[in-house]
Amino acid sequence: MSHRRPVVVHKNPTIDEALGAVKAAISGQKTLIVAGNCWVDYSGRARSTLEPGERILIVKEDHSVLVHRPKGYEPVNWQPSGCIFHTRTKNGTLVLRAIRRKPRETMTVFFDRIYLVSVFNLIDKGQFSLYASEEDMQKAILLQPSVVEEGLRPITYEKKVEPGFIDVYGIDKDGKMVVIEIKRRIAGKEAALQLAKYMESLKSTANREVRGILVAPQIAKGVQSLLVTLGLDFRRLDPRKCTEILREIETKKLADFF
Amino acid sequence: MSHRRPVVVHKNPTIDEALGAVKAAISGQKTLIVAGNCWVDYSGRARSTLEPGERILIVKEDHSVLVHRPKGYEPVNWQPSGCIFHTRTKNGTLVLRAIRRKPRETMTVFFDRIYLVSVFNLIDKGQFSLYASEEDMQKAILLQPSVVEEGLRPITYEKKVEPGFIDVYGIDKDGKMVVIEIKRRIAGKEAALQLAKYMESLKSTANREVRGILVAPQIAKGVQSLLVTLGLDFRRLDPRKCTEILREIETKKLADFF
DNA sequence: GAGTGGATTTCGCAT
DNA sequence: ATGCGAAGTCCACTC
Repeated sequence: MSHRRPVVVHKNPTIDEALGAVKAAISGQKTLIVAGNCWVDYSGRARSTLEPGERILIVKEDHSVLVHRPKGYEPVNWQPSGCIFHTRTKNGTLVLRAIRRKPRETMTVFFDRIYLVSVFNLIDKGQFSLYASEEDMQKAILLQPSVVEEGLRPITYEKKVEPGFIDVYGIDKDGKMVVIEIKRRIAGKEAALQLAKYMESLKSTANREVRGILVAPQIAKGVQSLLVTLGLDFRRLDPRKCTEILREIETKKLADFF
Repeated sequence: MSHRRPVVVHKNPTIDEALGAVKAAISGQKTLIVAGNCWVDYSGRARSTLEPGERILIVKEDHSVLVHRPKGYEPVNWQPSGCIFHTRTKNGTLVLRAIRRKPRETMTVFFDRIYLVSVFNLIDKGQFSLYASEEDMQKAILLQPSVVEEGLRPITYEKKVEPGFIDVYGIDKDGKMVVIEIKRRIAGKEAALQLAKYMESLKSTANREVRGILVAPQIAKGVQSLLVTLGLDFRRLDPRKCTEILREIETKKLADFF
């Protein structure tokens, strides 16, 4: 039985050697890493140039491309998945052009010195799970409305009104209409203004009083007075608390099932 | 004279070999790439888990970290620059923990198989230049206001009013006050609403009539009617056209100088 | 240190 | 295909 070869490495290859490896990696849908001295042009929605320097180029199997400088979390140049590639050598430089359609964008990388070309055949079926998103907060509020206030009864969520979508919409313990705007981070003035818009829209449509509640882990400095002006309530809620609630409910469900 | 060594490669290293290289790379502020089978936990503003699979880990010299799956433009897990690292082996796995302060966030990567460790000493002084940003559009309008309309005279830019900052503020050929909102992409309803806010704010402050002009390459589908409702003008302007204008002006400046 | 807005944002979901 | 809003958004800039 043949052994799987998850990696091929070319150290300090010639430009032609590198070209062969790059072409093979791209056509074979492998993950490619090239390290060396390069410069980059990009043209599409905007335009950019990057002067020569030593960087890491990554081409993934879905044909997304990244150029990473030795500093910074973000790539300096990139293309999203689905690119079409043209690779060639010219005057002793390796030229890699990644073209995206829709929108039409072109990124061209020129390497004149290459320290390393590695090609990987990576198998990755592992699942990624993220907790404490705004969606988790919404779920927690719908399943356990008392985290917002006692007596709250949600009616719908993602309700469409003119300016957009209301996160949660319901009735409070006194039968008043309630609009809830959820933020998973510190809520700024824009959150308050957005909520006010929804309230006005509902008020004019339903023609009766509406309460607005901003639910977030915190509100920004000047927003307290804005809330008062707009007649909005604020309810502090930690997104991580929401994942706990969801987990508890899930556990209870399982317990009830058995 | 000793030759510079921009790259060190360990192919299919033992876990202990890998640990040594990783520690050396991190403490020496090098760029590190590790390819292998790993799983990842993250906890901080949110929380996430990533099940085992084959991925690429990158630690940069500024101590930012990226975990890249074989697909997708974005890293599945990451930490921004300035992290503090703890690396060790446990039960035959390499454990790398990257901790960020402010906000406190922890990402932990576990490798049980490692195909490649490479360490790079990259030198990158090249400058990156981006053209056709919103800032370029603003500059072009300020330097050549006729791209918006004949007779426009800009007074200030980034003018502070209550709801935020007005991109450009000036006087039109009839002496009317003009507020300009710039978008480098298709302008949606939010751009129109924002502009309307600025207009209202100025109107109430200055106590005279104000025109609002939305400048963008295009407006979204339903926004035309919203513009009419709010009494706003729209002026089509391509960001790339703006970089051309800036280039022309720059050229003319040079010509005038000599 | 916090707030505000832009980004070649990307991505996903709903229309 | 288009529109709309979230994101562990990050980042730069201002106050």
